[in-house]
Amino acid sequence: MPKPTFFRLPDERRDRLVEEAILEFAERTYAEASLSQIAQRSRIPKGSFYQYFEDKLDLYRWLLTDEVPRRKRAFVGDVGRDRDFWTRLEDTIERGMAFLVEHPRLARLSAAAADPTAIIEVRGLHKAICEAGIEELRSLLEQGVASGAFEAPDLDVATRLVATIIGPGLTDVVLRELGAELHEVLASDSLRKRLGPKRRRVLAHQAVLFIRHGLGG
Amino acid sequence: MPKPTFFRLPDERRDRLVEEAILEFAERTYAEASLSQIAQRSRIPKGSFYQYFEDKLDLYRWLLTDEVPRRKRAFVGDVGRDRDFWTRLEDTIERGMAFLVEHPRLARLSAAAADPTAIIEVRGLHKAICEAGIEELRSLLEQGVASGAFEAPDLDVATRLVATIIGPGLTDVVLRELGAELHEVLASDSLRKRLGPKRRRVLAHQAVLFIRHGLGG
DNA sequence: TCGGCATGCGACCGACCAGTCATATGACCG
DNA sequence: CGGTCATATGACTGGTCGGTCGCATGCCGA
Repeated sequence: MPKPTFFRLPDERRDRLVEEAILEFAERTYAEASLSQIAQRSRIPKGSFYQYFEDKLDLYRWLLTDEVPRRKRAFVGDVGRDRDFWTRLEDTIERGMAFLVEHPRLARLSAAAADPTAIIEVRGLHKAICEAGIEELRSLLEQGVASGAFEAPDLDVATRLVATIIGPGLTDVVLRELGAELHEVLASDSLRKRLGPKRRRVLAHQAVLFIRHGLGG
Repeated sequence: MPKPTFFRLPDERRDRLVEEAILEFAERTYAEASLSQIAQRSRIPKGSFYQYFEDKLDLYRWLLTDEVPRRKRAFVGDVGRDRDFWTRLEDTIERGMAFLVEHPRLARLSAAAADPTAIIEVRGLHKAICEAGIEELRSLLEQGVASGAFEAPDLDVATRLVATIIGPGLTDVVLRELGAELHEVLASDSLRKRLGPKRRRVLAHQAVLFIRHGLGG
């Protein structure tokens, strides 16, 4: 958690630091990311940085568990609880793609929880985030079963397979759709024009069809 | 590519270096991995290492494009071409799980191509390996379509979704099945006892059912 | 006006890294 | 024997890193 001083900072200064940190951690792995770079680019002396955060991990953890999820929720909004299960799944997927296209760097950080690393604290952090995501998806799927949308002999296995489809799988598909590398996308602020709402709906629908009926549908 | 000197090395010395390199690159990201560690653990002076390889990347590339695939092919063997498409897919998946269980470190290196990194040369290498894998899977799926096993409106999208299922998705499922973290698995030489051929067949079958019929099957 | 406290700051520290280089070794040849 | 060539070796270089420390600054209430 950031130190109290951080929250007392002038907005402009704090924002500069946060944006540069998001940029750095989106473009590089935790291990590759450099505090010195973040400090330099946000024009905040390293000594000052340590007035705001305990250390590199403290900043990274705050971004992954607080700042990024907050912004993601704000963007994605609530997927209506009143709808049919398959529609909700499709909405979830469409919103996920929208987030990726409109806020690529936040989306990348959001996905960073799947990154491998030898640093044990980071691994623990990543694992906790992954498990939370799995749990959320699992509860959605449980409601799907309850509503009779489908049956699953092993909901754990099903959850994990669906999770990889709507996570890395769809990211892969979207990047191919955009005809761009992840790092090109990260450098761009918005790819609205190249993957608008209509096309996203089509892709989301295809994905749901695949999850629902597989290849043989 | 390794320098000629490398191939003239006494087997024992060469093997020691290769094994320690595989261990290091399996447990750590390319950026995290340390040549100094590899050298120290394989009791080969750093100066000598540079007689065998151009640099760190040269070693990593050789492992990922030559040594590991060679060992993987040797282990996995050929999946019979004469069989039914769905059977071949199931075999492919079962062999993949077997490889993961019997040679966790090689399997991890094999999957490292999906790791993100800011190092441009490594990104190029990883991308090339990923594309080759996608291409291979795509040609399998093409045969599936040709044989009438299924239809796919967009084979590119289908290929990528199937790839993430049988890649990260199944790894995830297997780890859960083993009740272990990836790093615990890497430390173990063989998990034969905890995920034998019979159980692997069951899981592979489930996975194929999911790919074939989705959740709604 | 003064003193104290939160904050700003950048030079600095020790650790580690990838990669180099000068020197040493020893097998083979004339 | 002397000479050459492939190879072995580890101290060393230059650089980056995360993190610290001691001093400077400026706002506060008294």
